[in-house]
Amino acid sequence: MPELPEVETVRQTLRQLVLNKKITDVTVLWDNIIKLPLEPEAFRQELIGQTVQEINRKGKFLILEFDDISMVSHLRMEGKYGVYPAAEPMKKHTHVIFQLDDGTELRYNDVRKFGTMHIFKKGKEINQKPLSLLGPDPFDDSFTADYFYNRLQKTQRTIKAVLLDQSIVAGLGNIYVDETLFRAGVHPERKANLLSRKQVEKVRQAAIETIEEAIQQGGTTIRSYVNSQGQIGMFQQRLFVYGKEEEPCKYCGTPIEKIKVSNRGTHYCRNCQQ
DNA sequence: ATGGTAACCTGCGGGC
DNA sequence: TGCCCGCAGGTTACCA
Repeated sequence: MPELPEVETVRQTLRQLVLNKKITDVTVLWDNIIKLPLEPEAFRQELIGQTVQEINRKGKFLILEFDDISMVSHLRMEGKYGVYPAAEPMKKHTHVIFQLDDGTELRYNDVRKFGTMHIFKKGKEINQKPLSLLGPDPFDDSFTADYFYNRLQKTQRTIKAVLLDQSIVAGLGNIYVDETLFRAGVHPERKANLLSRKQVEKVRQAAIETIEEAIQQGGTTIRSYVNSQGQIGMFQQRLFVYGKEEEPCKYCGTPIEKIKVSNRGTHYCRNCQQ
C-alpha cells in the first residue's frame, strides 16, 4: 500500500498516539513478520520495558526509537498501525500487539502479511539492511541534480524501473512514479541513460514536488490506506494518470493508457509523455 | 546487467 | 451462485 507520503502521514499520526508510552508486553500472532531477531520470543523480550522516544522515517520505512533499541517497520502493501483500548475486540488481520502502560495497545494489522519488523541496537539500524540499502529521500539535500544524473547515466534500465529502485531514490512506488513521469512529460519506457540533463532535472523536480504535495494532502487513498487515526488521504483528487486508464488526460484530452513496464501496471499519456 | 517469474499472502472484481 | 483468473500502493530470490 503505502509509499513515502502515506508512511510519513502514519508517522505523524502514530507519534501523537504512542510517544512516551512504555511497552509492557508483546504478542506475535504471525511469526514471518518478525525478521530480526529471528525468534519472535527474543523480539518480544527486546521490546518489553522500552519507552517510545521518537518515530522517524526513511523512504517507506518507519523507525520507532526506544530507550536502547530501534524497531524498523515496513508496511509493504497493506500494513497498518492503530492504537486501541485493550478491551477493544481484535480485527481479523491483527498480527502483532504491543501492550502499552496506559491500558491501550498498539496493533499491527496486515491483510496480506507482507510487512516486516527488524530490531537493532539504537543507532545501528542505519548501517544495516534494510535501511543501509536505501538512497536519499527525494527532498534530502543529497538528492542533487548531479547525483541523479550520474546514477541514471550508469544504467540502461527504463526510467520507471530506476524510479522504483529504492537504492537510487527512496520512497517512490507505483503511484508516485507514474505521477512523477507524467508531470515531467517523460515516457515510462525511456532508457534512463538516454535522457538529457534537462529531462533528468525535470524528473527530479517532479518527484520532489509530487511527494511533497502528497504529504501535504495526507497521502493517497486508492483502496484501503488510512493513517493511524483511521483517516483517509486526499491526494487521489490530484492524480493525473494512476488508475485513470481510458479517461481523458487532464491536459490534452488523449485517453490515458495502461501498459506493463518493469512488470508493473503503468499509466501514462502517449501525447504528453515522450 | 537486466528481464521475467515466482514467492510471500488475502481479497476483490470480472467473465463464464 | 460459484469458480477461475488476474490484479493490487512492495520487495527479494532465482533462473535465463
